[in-house]
Amino acid sequence: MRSTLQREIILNTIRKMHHHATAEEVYAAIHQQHPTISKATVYRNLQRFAQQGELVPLQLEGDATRYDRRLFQHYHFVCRACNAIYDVDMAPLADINQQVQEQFGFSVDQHDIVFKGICPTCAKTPD
Amino acid sequence: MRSTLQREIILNTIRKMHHHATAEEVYAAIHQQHPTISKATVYRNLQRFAQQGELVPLQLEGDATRYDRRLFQHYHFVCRACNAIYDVDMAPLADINQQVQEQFGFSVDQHDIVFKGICPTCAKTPD
DNA sequence: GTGAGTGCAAATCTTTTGCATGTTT
DNA sequence: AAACATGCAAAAGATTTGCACTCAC
Repeated sequence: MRSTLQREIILNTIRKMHHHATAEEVYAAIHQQHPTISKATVYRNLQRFAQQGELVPLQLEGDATRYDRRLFQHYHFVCRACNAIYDVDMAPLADINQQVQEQFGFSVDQHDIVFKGICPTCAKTPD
Repeated sequence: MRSTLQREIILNTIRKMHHHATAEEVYAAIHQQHPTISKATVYRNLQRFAQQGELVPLQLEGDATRYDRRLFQHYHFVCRACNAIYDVDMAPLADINQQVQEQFGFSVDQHDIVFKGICPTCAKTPD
């Protein structure tokens, strides 16, 4: 992958942002400092980084694709009330890939888990 | 929820289709027999059914929302090669909601797991 | 009769693409 | 020079919305 100024800026920007930023959010953040960088370039490169394993794409319901910059295995929690996305840093379930592989014959290399419920903040706030 | 002819047709159609149909697929299937039923009605009602718990929405990467008519808890496997979606009917992990709840303080009522890898069909076929 | 549901078309949102131009190697 | 990357604007795909009309209750 060639090194371009745009790529550097995109990666730097995403590293400064919250986890799980959308392409649109990354573009907006970049656009302030670098108004000539196009949206297409941001979209193209985020996808590219995901392919290279430098970002992990995260698709949740009714929402644009998000890019996670925490590369180690972890899970997510989505609050049904406020839609916030939290990281769930529990110990990864080490054996379930293997288990599915043996039981169903798929060659499994990964799994994602999304928990849903109500986050502490929303639990406290009577809507 | 009022009972309308359109709703009946939509539910009947989705019951005859493969699991994980998209709104577009449901619409196409309906449209042949009932060309007056509009796409908006299909979209609106699929969402509605999902809210009512009669269908489960399933959002996977780079793909339209799918609606799952298998209501009991189960997981999914997505093939990286052909993008096919398989059901994974392993025993649900009964205790991880509780575990996350205790460890992180979220009120968890559900979790989804998506496995990724290569399906048996693609494994056999040298691309 | 009233409010919920529908059909249609237009609007919105997110993402992708064609193409001419500019940059990296 | 060759291959790849960018910017722009247009296109595409999925979904939502406004509104007048219709139907279920």
